[in-house]
Amino acid sequence: MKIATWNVNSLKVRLPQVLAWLGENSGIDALCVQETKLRNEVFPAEDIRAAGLHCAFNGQKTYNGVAILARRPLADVVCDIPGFADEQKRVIAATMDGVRLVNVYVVNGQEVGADKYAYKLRWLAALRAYLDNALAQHPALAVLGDFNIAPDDRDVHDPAAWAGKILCSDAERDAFRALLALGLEDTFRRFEQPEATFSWWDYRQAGFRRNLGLRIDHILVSAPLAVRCAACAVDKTPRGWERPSDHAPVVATFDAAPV
DNA sequence: ATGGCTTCTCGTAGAAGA
Repeated sequence: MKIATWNVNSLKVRLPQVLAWLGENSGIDALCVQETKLRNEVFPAEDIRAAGLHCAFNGQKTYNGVAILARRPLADVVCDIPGFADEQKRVIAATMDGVRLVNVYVVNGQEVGADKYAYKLRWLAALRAYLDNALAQHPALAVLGDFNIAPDDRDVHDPAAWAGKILCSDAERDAFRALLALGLEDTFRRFEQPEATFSWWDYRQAGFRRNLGLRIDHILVSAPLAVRCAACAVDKTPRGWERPSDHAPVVATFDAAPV
């Protein structure tokens, strides 16, 4: 089984790339996308179904928005963080093949100390409580998405320049570690990885060509899935395509479930 | 560098992203 996450920065613009990528990567069973920026009424569900995929989506106009595209049916779809008052559409969860998929688009935060930064930390605390409960209900649980946090300095092209800045501040990294402390593992760090592997590059300054990036898109899994995890890697290919998203997809591979 | 680039909007400039 393979699962993936990709911040597409507008599904309206990127749908052809998403379908092309899934066509070229037929082994991927479920893809979580973020920043769809589409109201549910205009979500391209028919185009996705025409490509032989199932989908579940939770969106709004202009900002945010998340969706799951899957080879097989999605069950028990839950939108948002139940009990947490939030207008912004940042979470959708569903079960495929017995695996609970939680797709998250974590708040960016804009700048350390800003109102949006306080919202980010409050939002992460609510996510932690939600995942604590979800882990109790679903032994095989994966949290995939754009976390907008570079967990440590290995995940930053220029740690000195980013020290203490948004996406890298201590409070954000503490919040990320608090998610892991629930019993989740960062699949990427289970394996040897090339140095300077990132999942996002700024559109400006030829960031991708110069590999000026951050690793902020993650796939975290519960212990029963972690022991089955065989690989995790960033696929930089679509970032090099014409008119790309600023993020690249991340893919985690799992051995079949033991019987 | 308060920059750069890309996306969105009852657009044509400003906000937001990261």
